[in-house]
Amino acid sequence: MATIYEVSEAAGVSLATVSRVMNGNAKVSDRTRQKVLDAMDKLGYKPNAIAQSLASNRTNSVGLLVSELHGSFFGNMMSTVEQVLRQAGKHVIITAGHTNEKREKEAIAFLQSRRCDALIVHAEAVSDEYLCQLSEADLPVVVINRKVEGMEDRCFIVDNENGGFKATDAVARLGHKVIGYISGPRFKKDAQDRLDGHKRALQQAGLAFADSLLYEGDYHESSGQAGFKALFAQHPQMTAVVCANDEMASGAMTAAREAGLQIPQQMSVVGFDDVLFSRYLYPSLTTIDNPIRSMGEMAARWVLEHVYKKRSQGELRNLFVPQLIERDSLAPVPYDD
Amino acid sequence: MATIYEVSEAAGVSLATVSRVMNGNAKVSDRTRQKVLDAMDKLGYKPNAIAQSLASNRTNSVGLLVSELHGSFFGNMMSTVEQVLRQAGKHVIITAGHTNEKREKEAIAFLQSRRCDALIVHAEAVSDEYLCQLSEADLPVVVINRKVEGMEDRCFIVDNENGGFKATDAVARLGHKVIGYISGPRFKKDAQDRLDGHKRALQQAGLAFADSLLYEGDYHESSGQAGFKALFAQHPQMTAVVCANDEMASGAMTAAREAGLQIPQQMSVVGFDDVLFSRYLYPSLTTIDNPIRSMGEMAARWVLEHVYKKRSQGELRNLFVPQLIERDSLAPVPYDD
DNA sequence: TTAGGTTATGAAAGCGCTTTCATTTGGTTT
DNA sequence: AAACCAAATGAAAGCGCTTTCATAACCTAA
Repeated sequence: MATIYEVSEAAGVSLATVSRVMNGNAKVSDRTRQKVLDAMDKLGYKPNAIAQSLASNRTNSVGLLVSELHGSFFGNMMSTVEQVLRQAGKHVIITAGHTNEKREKEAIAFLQSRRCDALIVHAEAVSDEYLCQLSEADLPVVVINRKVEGMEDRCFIVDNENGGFKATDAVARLGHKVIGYISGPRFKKDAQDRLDGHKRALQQAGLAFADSLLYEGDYHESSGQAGFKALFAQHPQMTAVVCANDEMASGAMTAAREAGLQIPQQMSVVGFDDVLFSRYLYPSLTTIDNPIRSMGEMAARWVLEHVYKKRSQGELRNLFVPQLIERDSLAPVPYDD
Repeated sequence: MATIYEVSEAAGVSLATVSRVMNGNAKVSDRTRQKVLDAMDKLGYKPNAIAQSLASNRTNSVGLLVSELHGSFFGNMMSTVEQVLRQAGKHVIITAGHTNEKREKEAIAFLQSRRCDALIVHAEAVSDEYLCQLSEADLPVVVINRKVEGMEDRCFIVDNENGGFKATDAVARLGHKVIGYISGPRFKKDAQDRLDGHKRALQQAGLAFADSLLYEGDYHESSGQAGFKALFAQHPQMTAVVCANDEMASGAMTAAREAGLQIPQQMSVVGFDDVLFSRYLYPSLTTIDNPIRSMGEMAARWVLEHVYKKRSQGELRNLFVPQLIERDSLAPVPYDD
């Protein structure tokens, strides 16, 4: 593979000049430029990005930490971030943290060692302090889907409380009185926030919150199933169940059907996240959208503006308000006989 | 950020020695090693991977080209490849080609410029020749889900014909006689192969293939819906429909339901790929698994063995035979009245 | 023509490592 | 104690670029 030396020789100019035509950041006469360009493609020259990075202390790549490489949430996130950055000629290096402190730290260390110009992280296991320190060091860090004290302007989050409210509110408006709730793991902030929203909606509807109508799931389908069974066993008069994500909603739907209930006529179900398959469910799932694409876009744009000094159009927003996606899994409360 | 110079000074040894303890590829006395390690963590030293790569001409990272960053097919693929490689201490740099020749080439150029040690590609748009040339150059290339003449040993593929056969065979065994087929785009090799398998299964079952029972879709849900409508309009006696992927199967199910048909009692449906949501569908979809994880694993292991000379256990397989995943969308043909 | 000011170009010093080769150190053997 | 050999260490030359600083080339105005 040809190097800059060979190009400079073939073109009869110095290294510096070749470098200049590559980077276009300094004046080069048209004749010289042409000689260099000719030499380049005669030799099939491709700059060595590694060497460029070493010399310039710029890699033009930003690190992206996600929890998993699969799943529609992360798929959308990666997809959006990559799209925005590549349009600006920047590249993305993706790593997975698997919601595990050690692996998240390793992944970040890797990105650091690759000298990324910035980091976009969806970290669930490392502490706020760790993220703060990181961003106080040389390396700009932005955070998706998590609010970290002290770096609020670099956090892009969804208003989970509001989403939780909207989900339950939609159900309450249809007249439901006995509403089950299957939450995510309580130690997760988003699960807690969604639950808070649920409680606020209940209150507004004049309904009391009851512990026995709450089941703590783990965001996986099976716990939706288990949750529904548990709740329905205790409250056979329950007519609706609100789930803190779509996977659990799917599980709840399965369990409801197994209990011989018609959805939505006898049992209304709401999810959260609007993952891809929620519209494939039968009946298609009414849910709360999770504006992950918008968050990804903002994170990427923050990096472009602050790290690469490229101005983009439109304001940067940090907080996203999720919307209710109305589909077919909700119905008015059945008349009591 | 501390450099190797500072470490060497703090430890009172030469650069070379520090380098040796980092790489563990040469003997260093225990006392010296300890001094170096102490110095390293006193300074919080992290090696600069860029500089290492430049000097050693090894990046310890392999490039992965996928068509999209979202979707369960690619999610599983990325996930598996990353897992296998990271266990060996190698890293993955992921890029997206968007099934577009220009972008696939750009993505590959990027990976080349980052000096990846090898490439794992799922390329749909570039030509066989291009891939061949690439792999004949300095850079080892392996291919997933595509057979490229001249580099068969580096291609990891699924037997689509066999899968297509199994799907239709499962339906035919249940006594169905009028079987619709919604294919993928004919210009795609995999779509063609699946269709060939379908035809073979028909033939084996003593059924004639009819053009009017074939609808060419585009692998998206909407074309499954459109396809079903078109086929059913022409063949109201149709009792089963085989779809070349799960998305289209989902569309077909929706259309069938809209036509007032019960699935599977009045209409059997089969998909292909076993994407995540196929088990969330109602009824859950009988389908053909697409062993993408196995292919990803093999591709990664090929790289480990041939590029990094790490022997792994078990044979490398190039061809994967997909299996029928039996769920609830198939039923015996209803009795004629 | 010449001084003064631009603009284009080149020389060379890094960037932070790896790796080769030479040298030193230390342990054995006689 | 001398001679030898293996093991441990260091010096220094890259790896392929960028970037600073100095110089050369060219223009313009006087």
